[in-house]
Amino acid sequence: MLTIGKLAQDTGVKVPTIRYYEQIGLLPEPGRSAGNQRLYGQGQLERLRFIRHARDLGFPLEAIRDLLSLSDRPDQPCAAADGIARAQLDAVRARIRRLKALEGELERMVAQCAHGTIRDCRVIEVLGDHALCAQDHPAAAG
Amino acid sequence: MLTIGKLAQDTGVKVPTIRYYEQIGLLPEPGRSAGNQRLYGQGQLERLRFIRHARDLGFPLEAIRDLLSLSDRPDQPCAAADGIARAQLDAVRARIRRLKALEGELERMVAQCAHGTIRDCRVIEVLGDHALCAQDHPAAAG
DNA sequence: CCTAATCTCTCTAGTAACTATAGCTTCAAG
DNA sequence: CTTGAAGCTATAGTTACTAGAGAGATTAGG
Ligand SMILES: [Zn+2]
Ligand SMILES: [Zn+2]
Ligand SMILES: [Zn+2]
Ligand SMILES: [Zn+2]
Repeated sequence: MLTIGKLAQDTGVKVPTIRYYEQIGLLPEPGRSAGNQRLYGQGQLERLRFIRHARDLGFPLEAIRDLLSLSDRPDQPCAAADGIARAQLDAVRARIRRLKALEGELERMVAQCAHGTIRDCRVIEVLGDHALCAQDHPAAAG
Repeated sequence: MLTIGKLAQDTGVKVPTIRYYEQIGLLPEPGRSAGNQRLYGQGQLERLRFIRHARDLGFPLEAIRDLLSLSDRPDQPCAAADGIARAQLDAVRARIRRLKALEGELERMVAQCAHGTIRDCRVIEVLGDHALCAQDHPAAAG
């Protein structure tokens, strides 16, 4: 059995984050010691490793919640799990596309600045007027 | 003079967002009509367009706050503004690098799944064990 | 056995950048 | 004059944590 601190060490997830995951129901409530401290077993360790790895790959917690409940039903077809992964892949690709457009505009801005005064700064100028941009770069999360 | 609704239309920034920007001091408090409704002039319109465009390019509000106060001092050298833009460019590039690593892992996961049951699903398997990943993909924001 | 250092406990609040809701007042059109 | 849209304030919710306060538990050394 592991204390919360050991579990944190073994998984790389910080102690308050573990408690937070418990609070939102992503980790089940563990047993407690005589002195009311949380004690975790191997199953919890693996579950938390799964969460950690999925987070590292950018899955939102709600998607992870779904993946975990799927992985509790090993006989079911895996189409739903694959769908979640593909959705995540699409989201990642969309973010890359958007960020590349931003990268291009920022490069142009920085490159065109003559390093004089603010009055003539291309950075300030472009920020004030999207017509000076080479591409459209819609808002969207990023 | 523009009402808040017109200003929202003209800039593409939603009404509650404009009030939020005022609340955090990014937009100065505008004048009011007899009936206590906000009224904006041309200067405010341009300022909000600047904010909107910088947001679209991914600048955080704190950076925008600095850029705005720089742009109020046109005689100053623009090095600080350029520095903020370069920092934003670096941040964007870092996010792209990270997302590309994720994209690669997600592609592999999805491609290797045989579409059987959860028990044999490569997606679930890889999520449970980072050793099955081809690269390291550290946590970090993004 | 006692004490000091380290963990752990609960609870609250704060982060970024908004978005949504509730309940009210004001304005413009017919 | 009435109705519907737009505006007002204030509060709370979003995502995924992180930080802090103040109290109790555990462990290592003496
Ligand atoms: Zn410049
Ligand atoms: Zn632009
Ligand atoms: Zn599968
Ligand atoms: Zn991995």
